[in-house]
Amino acid sequence: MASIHDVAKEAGVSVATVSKVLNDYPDVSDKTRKKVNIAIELLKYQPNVVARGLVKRRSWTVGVLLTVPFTNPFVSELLEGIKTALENSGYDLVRLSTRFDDPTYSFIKHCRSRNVDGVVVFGEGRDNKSIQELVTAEIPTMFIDTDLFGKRAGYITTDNANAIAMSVKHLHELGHRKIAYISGTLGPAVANLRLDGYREGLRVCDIPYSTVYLEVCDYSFDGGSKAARRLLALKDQPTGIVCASDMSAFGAIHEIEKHGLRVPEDVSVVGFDNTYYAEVFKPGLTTINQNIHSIGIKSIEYLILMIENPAYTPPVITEPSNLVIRQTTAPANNG
Amino acid sequence: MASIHDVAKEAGVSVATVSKVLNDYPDVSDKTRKKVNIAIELLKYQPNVVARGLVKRRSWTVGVLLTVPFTNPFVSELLEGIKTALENSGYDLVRLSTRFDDPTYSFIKHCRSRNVDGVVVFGEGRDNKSIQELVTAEIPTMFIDTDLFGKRAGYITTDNANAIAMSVKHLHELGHRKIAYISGTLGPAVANLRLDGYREGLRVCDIPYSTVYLEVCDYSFDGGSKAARRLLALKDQPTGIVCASDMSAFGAIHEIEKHGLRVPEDVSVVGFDNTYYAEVFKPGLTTINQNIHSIGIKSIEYLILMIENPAYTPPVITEPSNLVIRQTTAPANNG
DNA sequence: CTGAAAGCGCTTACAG
DNA sequence: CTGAAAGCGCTTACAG
Repeated sequence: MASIHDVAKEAGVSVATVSKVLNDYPDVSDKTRKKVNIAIELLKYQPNVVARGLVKRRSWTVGVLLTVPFTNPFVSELLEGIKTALENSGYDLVRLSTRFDDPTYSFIKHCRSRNVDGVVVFGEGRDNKSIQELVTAEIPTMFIDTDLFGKRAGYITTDNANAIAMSVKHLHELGHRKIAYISGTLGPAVANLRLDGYREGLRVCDIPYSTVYLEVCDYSFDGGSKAARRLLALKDQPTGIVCASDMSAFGAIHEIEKHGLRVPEDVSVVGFDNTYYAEVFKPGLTTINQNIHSIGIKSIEYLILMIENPAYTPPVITEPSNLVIRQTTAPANNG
Repeated sequence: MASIHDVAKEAGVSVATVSKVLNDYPDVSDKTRKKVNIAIELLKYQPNVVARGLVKRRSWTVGVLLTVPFTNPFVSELLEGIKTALENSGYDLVRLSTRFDDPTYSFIKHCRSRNVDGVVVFGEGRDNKSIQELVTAEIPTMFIDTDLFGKRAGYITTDNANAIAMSVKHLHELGHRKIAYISGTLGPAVANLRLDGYREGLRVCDIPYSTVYLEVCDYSFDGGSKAARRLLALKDQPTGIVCASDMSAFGAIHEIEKHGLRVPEDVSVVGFDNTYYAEVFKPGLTTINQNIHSIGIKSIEYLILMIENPAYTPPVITEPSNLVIRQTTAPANNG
């Protein structure tokens, strides 16, 4: 690999001059600039970002803290958005190999050691100590779905509450009055906000809230299936079920059909996420579409703004969502 | 951030000595070692990998060339394996933001500029020029599913041919004789090998090969669906269909049911991939399980071996697969 | 056993 | 407009 010294020698100038050409300094004569560029071309020279980073105390690298499995469809789409935003930014993505099981491991030290310019965090609870340190250390950070922010840390999430309220209203408009909710595990902001949305939706529709129609599971197919089983066992079965994920909705549908009922004729079901399969499988799942791709893109765009402008105020963003109506919701069967 | 100089000053020794402690050199007295370690502790010092990398011409970083969408389920699982293997290796993963649309872009230069120690490639055709350069440049590389290898480049893939042959034999054992194959787009090694496997399977089962029963699509739900429609339009409908992906199998099943036929009573269907949904959805899909996770792990393990031992001969690996029998295959309806 | 010095590949005041 | 020198945070012969 040719270094800046090789280029300097080839062009017959100093390395300082080569550096100036590389960095588009104006105080270089056209003649010299040309000589240098020819040498660069000739030697197929490419500046070493690592060396440059050492002196600039930058790395043109964005770290990602992601312990959630890559197989999680939300993660996949998020990464797709992140990738898109990164593509022409000059930054590369580094997945930090974290070791939270090792008590001596420090995520911040890791970031500093790698010189990452900023970090995107998804799927860590706000109780994760490393995460807290991140905001006090004032390393540029974008939190996705983790309700944390600070002087150098922004927060972006979906309008969870509003989304679920929309689903409830949709069922209400179809004549449903017995509307159940299969929540995800409560605790994380995302789950709590969605539950709020369920209650708010009912309130707006003048339907009393009852915990009888509230089930909690882990967002999975099996979880949704079991939750639906319990709901169907009620003497007063719900006619509509709102779910906190597409997977739990798929599980619920499976269970409903196992009980000899039909979706949507007997029971309507609404999902959450609008994953690929919601569209592809039949019947198409009525569900909330989160702009995950957009969340991924924005998290990077804002992160880069923060990185490149120390005075930039980190954003707190609630990304809108929308209800995609397909074939799993229909007018209520009986009043 | 404390630097090695701060530690040296704090401990009252030279930076050279601190460096020796850091790198476990034996020629340091216990007393000095202790002083240094205390200073490190005190200052919460963490060596800067980037600076170290500059002198060692290493980065403890593995680059990944991945232009296939993250939403591709194969990619997700692959990354999960890669992540697992990386977790305690001391290496971090860098996704290089490639720009193949830019004619001046060079993937190798990018790798060199970032100082990555090795790279994992998935989803690029062997005709990609950047890829070819990679093997001639002798940068440690593991190719996944791309049939390329060299002095410093290994290749790992699933036993594609054998896998499809297994599916054919499975159907044959169930009494099927009219066995169709819905292939993925031909050209890439993976698709070609699977087609070879179909023909080999038929041969072993003494069933004549006919292009009438061969359909080609793009691995998608829609593609599988359309391919199945054409097969069902034949006067001599197949009773068993082998597919090159789970998604095309799902599409085929959907089409079969739309024709008023039942799976598996009327037509048996076999998928390929054993994605999450193959297990979760009902009826469970009989399919080929690829050890994608294992492929991800091995690609990293071998890559690191290659990186850390210049004499290591890059491996060419065919990872075994296995048939997972669920509910979409059954004895043939009629002889 | 310890440390001064050179060097990895860059950038940036600063002097000329 | 150009270049010598110092420095980013490390490592590694080498001398003592």
